[in-house]
Amino acid sequence: MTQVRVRFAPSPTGVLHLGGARTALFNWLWARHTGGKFLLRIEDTDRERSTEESARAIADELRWLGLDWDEDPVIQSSRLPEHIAALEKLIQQGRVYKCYCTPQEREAMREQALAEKRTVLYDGRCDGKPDDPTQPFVWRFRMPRSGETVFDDLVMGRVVTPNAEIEDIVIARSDGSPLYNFVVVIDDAFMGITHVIRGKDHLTNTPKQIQIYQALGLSVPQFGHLPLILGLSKRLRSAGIGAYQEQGYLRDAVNNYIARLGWSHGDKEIFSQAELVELFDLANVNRSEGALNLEKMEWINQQHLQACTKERLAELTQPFLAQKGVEARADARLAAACETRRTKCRTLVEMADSVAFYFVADEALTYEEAAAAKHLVPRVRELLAGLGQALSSVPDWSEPALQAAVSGYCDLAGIKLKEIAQPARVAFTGSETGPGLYEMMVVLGKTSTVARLERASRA
RNA sequence: GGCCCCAUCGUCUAGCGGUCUAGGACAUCGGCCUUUCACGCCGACGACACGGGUUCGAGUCCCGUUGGGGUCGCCA
Repeated sequence: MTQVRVRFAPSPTGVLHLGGARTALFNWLWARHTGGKFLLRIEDTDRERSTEESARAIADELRWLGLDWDEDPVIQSSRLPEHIAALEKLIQQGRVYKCYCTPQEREAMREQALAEKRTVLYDGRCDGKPDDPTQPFVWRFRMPRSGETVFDDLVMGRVVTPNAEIEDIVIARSDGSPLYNFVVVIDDAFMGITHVIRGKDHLTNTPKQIQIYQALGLSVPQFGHLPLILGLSKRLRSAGIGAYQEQGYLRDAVNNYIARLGWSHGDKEIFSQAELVELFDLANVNRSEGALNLEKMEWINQQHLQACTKERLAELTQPFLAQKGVEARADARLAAACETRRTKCRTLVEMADSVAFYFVADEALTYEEAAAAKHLVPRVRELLAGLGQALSSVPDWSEPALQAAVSGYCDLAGIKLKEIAQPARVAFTGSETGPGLYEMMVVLGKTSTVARLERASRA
């Protein structure tokens, strides 16, 4: 069997949204799984809407997802000479004809078809008309009038379309510029694409394209049409992958989630990128469309967060801290800080929020009003002062030693741990929630621990 | 409206004729753990859209109905 060659072919008219990312991912996975090539083609033949900025943004987002391509991207607009040559071949073969119909004529055809409850199709009235050099025209590709076009879709199964339902499509505008359904065929053939994996919105284009492949004498690739993602609100629909990155999602989590939407491997939910490559198979892609569930995506992100080493966690969290204006290096201390919060966070934004308290100056820590009012009451403040003193003489600043020191202090003061645990937490974090007491003190260090207790005692 | 595709818990899904009184995950609701919040663990709730066939036997195959989606551009 020849090597698999697949492509992702976005039009550079915006950012890479979730649906496009999933199409790219499935192509990439199929290439990596089979040892094939994953290629990129920028479909910028719509000059009105395409921008280089968008092409760059999409490339950046693909890179962030780890979906690397194997050859230089093909810029579709640069292939115009080849497209024109192919058109000329079809002209010579007599496979295309000039259509002089006006928009009004086409609209009238459409309305009549609707009124008669027929398929809206161009009726071929210009086929065979004599040339009229005074009128503008478009080139139409003549489809077979009978028979059917059949292909076995890798995802949808056998798709049969009666040829009478396939319209004679316009393949070149009146200015001579070629159109999508035509150039996509030429370029896929040129790039040696073996499997066209794309959104299901292209399903009805496929028989048209197959007819063009055949007319041009090109070998027809295999097709796989992915069900679309439902339930995307307008906001979600326009959100690019960059938005998920900013919200603190991990690249592997995003890939895991969108892969799992429409594809599965038994009951397995969490996949690393490597596992995805190993286990992905087009045969296990669902035919039915799925809806987005952000809560599950957060959960998956959390699972991936759990799987990170603490050093990696520190690296990932550091930029999010910087964005909050918290100065912290991705060093062992940040790693230790993240470790105390890892099970609590679903995103890196949450992680940054929840470890920030470690890195503010002791005197600059702000207390949540309700927490301070509830816990930093006069009697408790005395206890905190005493605890601070007791801890200042702990020689071995480790969790077991701290645990012993705290419970020793509780015995001495005749109180239960419960009575002082929450107040101490408020003293350390400014809030009622936070890491375990002893692990937190270890990361905070003796100086800050004592200073924060002392400060809380006089708050 | 024509054509095409799809149809299992609220959501993502397992299921590829008998092992299904339908399994897992998210969410929800209980409980355990516990110095907080979580994590983890245990449990509850909850689905084969409907109607006909085929078959000894159907969530699994066929047909119809209903519902959802796509498409019908001198966009891609």
